[in-house]
Amino acid sequence: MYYYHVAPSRPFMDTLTYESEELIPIGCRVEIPIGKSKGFGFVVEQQKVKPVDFETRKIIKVNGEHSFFNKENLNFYKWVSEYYHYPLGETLSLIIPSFIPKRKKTFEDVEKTYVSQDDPLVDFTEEQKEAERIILDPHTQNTYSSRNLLHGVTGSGKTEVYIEIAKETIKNKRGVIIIVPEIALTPQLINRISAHFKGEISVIHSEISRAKKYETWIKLSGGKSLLCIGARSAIFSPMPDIGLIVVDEEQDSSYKQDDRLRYNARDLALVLGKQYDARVILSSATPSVETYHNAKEKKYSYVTLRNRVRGLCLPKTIIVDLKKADMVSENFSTEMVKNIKNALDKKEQIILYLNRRGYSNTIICKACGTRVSCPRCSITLTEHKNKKIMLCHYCGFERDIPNYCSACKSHSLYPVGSGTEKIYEEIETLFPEARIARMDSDSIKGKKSLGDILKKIADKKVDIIVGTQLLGKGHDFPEVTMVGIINADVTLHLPDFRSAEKTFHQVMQVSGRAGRMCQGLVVLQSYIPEHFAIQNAIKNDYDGFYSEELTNRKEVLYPPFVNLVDIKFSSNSKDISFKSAKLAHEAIQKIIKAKKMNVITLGPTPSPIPVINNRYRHHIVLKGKSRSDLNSLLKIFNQEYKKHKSLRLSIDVDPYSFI
DNA sequence: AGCACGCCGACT
DNA sequence: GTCGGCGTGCTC
Repeated sequence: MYYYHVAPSRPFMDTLTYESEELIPIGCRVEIPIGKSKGFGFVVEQQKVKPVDFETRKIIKVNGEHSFFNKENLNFYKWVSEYYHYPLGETLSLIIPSFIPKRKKTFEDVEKTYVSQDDPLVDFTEEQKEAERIILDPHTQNTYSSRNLLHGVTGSGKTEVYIEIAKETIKNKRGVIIIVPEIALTPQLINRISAHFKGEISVIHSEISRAKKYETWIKLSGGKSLLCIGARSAIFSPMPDIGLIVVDEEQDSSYKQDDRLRYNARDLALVLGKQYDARVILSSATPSVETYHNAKEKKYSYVTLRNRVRGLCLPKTIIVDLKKADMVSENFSTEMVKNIKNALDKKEQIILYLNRRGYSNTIICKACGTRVSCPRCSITLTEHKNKKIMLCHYCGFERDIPNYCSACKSHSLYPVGSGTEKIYEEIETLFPEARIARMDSDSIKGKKSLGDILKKIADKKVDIIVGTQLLGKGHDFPEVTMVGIINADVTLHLPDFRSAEKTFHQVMQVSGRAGRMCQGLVVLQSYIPEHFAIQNAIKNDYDGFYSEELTNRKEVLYPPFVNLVDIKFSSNSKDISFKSAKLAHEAIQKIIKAKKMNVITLGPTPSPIPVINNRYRHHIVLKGKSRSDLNSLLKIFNQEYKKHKSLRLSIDVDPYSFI
């Protein structure tokens, strides 16, 4: 008889021990009895001796014929589970494909990834050669693994540099993982990369079909594919050996998963690199404050590409102060309109950027001041005029657009806070002859539509592109010469310590879209153009922004000077949510005192949006210099804290959103 | 997460 | 008396 530690897909931190006459490898999915019911779990350890403290029950059956991970992979998954305080069994069932095809399939005939014989010759600049040399040189590297920040402006050829290093890695028969912020960016990366490689190139992200995901996973774990490309979840790729991990646009917040297992794939890349003694390349045109700080502290080697490959130059910028500007319409200044007209006359393409979806933020009654809000959340409803609805961006609640005020019955309702739909409407009125396309998450629902819009733009069937931050993410618009930033302040007022950084990144990124030609122009509208995030972005001064932001972070104690944890509580009873948070806070204080930990607590306070989907929300923020203190604090807390049945508790380590 | 156990109020 | 409310604790 064999005994197995199984991590069940249930919310408990410990594994359970079962018996079986079969020999089952680690990483197999098994069906098990749990209490009165049945469940699934993964085999994580084998044991020969019969446990003495309890009777073991029999494993019902092994699910499928393949193991999903080996011991080495498991070590990483265990680390993830412990660091993010998410149960191992649940962690595994989120990471690993849950669908197992009935039909048996062998993967013996699969061709292993290798560097293509007819590999195109890459014409490297001196700068790119130097970057490659630094990253590959063992003497410039840290002891256990090599961590690199590859910092280079858009168009400086970062991708070519890491493709070369990927080729080196694959020649040495070691695995490569490349992650990008958006699923939509994987096809273009595959296009660029596939000329260099033959054999299996694996793709992992949430839109891959379940059968395909299973197939990919088994190929990767069998060592049949050495190259894995994808979104954040590709970091869990079960390769037997890993030699290189690339995180493209490392500053992007979509590397952070914001529910259940709240991991950050950028941070995990560094952990994984250390475990496998693999190279890690964090690539960015505008690195995050944390990453840049680590590079400055010599924790990563800093590799920079200052010049654009095709000798392109930076755009000229015109700033419009909305406090005193002449306006042609609600959102367009005279200056903005003049320059749009100019570009249109020259038959050039224009991007108009505003980081807000929908038509308006909400509708307000001019008679009594009542705003249209969500009945389930403490937030206003966003007007989506095209779909003729008011929509809650948090719980999805929908209603019709009202024609009178629910409070005072007045008919004087006005939209406030413009979104991309409103910009579209205004620009249509101002330039009725122009061909306009909208590009935001509402207009590109469905797999094909993004490609369709991009093709239209490439074929010059569009003059003006109106869009949100999607525009800034990696897509090339070679014909665009002018970028209009309608309101740079949208992200600046969010209750978030990263709001200045987000604004800086966005202005830098979207401005970069105008820089493809030498006559590039950016017109930026703002109510606070003197703000350092905006000033440094238009001056293209990364260091200027970084040093000022770092001073602010130090003053108010935020990363990189402390590590954060956000503990989120929610319940359909306001009382239970608050009291639970208060009790939890007391328990945490007690642990901090007893263990003499260097941890500060803030709260409990209502969350920035106090009610979502009829659930009341509170949170506690922890700040600590030592990661291990925070980690052991949370471990003790998790074991001791008895939560109320109706309470939902979520621990967010290194949070990006406090909502 | 389920599911059972058990301790208290209220009701044919 | 006993039915059922839900708070508590366990699952190999």
